[in-house]
Amino acid sequence: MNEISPLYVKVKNHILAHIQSGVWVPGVRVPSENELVESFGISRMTANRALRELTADGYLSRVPGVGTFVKEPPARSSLMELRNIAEEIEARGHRYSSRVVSQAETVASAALVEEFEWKTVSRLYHVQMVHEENGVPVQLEDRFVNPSMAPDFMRQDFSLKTPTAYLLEAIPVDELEHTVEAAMPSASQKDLLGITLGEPCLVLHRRSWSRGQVVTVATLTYPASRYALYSRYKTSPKGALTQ
Amino acid sequence: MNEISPLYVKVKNHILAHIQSGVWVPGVRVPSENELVESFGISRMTANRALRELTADGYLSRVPGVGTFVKEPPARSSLMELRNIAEEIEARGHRYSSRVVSQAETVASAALVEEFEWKTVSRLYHVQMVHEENGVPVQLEDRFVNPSMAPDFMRQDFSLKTPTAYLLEAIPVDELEHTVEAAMPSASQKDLLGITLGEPCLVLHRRSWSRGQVVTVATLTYPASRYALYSRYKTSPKGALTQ
DNA sequence: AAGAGTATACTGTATATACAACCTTATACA
DNA sequence: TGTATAAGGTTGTATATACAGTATACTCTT
Repeated sequence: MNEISPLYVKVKNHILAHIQSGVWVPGVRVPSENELVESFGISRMTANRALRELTADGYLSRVPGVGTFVKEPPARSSLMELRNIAEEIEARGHRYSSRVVSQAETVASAALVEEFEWKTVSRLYHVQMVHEENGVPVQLEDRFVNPSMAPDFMRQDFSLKTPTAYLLEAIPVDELEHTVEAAMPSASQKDLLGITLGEPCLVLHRRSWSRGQVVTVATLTYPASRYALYSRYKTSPKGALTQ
Repeated sequence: MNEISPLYVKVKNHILAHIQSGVWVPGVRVPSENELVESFGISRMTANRALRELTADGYLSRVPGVGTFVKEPPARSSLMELRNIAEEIEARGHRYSSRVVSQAETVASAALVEEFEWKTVSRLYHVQMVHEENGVPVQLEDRFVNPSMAPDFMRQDFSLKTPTAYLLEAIPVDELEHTVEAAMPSASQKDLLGITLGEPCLVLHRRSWSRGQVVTVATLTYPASRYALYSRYKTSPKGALTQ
């Protein structure tokens, strides 16, 4: 909700907010270009750009001569949904515990500025913690958070509620990016996870967006011997069978 | 190159053709909006739309005051989709090659019978091959196929068409299962991929179903240094924006 | 009552124009 | 020589206008 954002972005956010809050459900007709022209006091080309880009992003579908409508979201399962590891472990009937290694405000490095897609940037919230299943470390979480998107992030106690759980509640995520690679852990990662020297790790790098802005960048490191990522889903119909 | 396609689409196709044919390599500057205006005899807004959409699709990157440039394609593969690695590599403007290590009919082991969910079983088709990008091995494919689902599988020449491409054409897949883990390669895997001793690998295990029957079980091994799996998508709507 | 024609609303595309912000380069000046 | 300024090219945004194509609703005619 930046004051200096372009007009077409304001229109996009206005429509997105109605969709994400559930006010406009799938199938509902959204304002036509001319109606947006009147209500926002903009030109038709600006309204057209907003609707056209939301259509390209899959939020809307347009029919010439009829109107623009909220699109039905397809059954989407993912290799990796945004799930809370604490619930995941407890769903297996195991004991979840965690240890916060560090929680501080930091200065963004050049690489992080790049990842956060910022022009001018200063601070970032940073949390590093270890998640354990039955007392054994299974995930090392290294997370940076955009302060302007989650101003209260640093006041949380992450031994009670994981950063994922907090962010899921606080901010509606509308886009996700995942990169998965294999890597040998660094010395400090090896120590924090309590693994032996030659053991490889699965590294899941995740970025999430809300309303076009990067909310958080997380690097999740799993010891290969203790974790694998799993997904199963139907391609054609609805029901997603992610487990 | 349809005659009746809109102007901005023609401009997009013109630029895409230069990128995909390798005439314009990553980093090269593409024509500015004003240059496109002159060479195509169009208005600047039309040129702007073409360049803006190609940028949104990840093909270009733009710098105000400087110009528009061909973007470096990331060496990563989609997690969600069933994609043909040959097309994937060629889409990056690189050279695809492959080597079939073995192609034979085998007797199913107990573990494979389990994976194929069979009660009574005898034979399986088996293919092992190496996929290369610019002559460097990037994926080791180890695939078993249900003969009753793809009876002509063994008569294919997989140096011409990958097993994935053949199966995609021959059989409609309606369910997918993925498991991703990190592992150290075996000695033979290490040799086939041409990697050094301590290098970990990303192992993607995939099963696909058609009409309730397992079609194929594939184990895809990627050297950690040469490949990462990637996915990006909107959470509420739309098909995956994977590239 | 049925069909044809018309009016209207909506999207899709294209142009011309304008201004702002940004970057590079050349020029003038101290 | 170093610095400030100006000029020009580049992208980003916004407007006003125009015309074409499509779907729906209405009216008139038969």
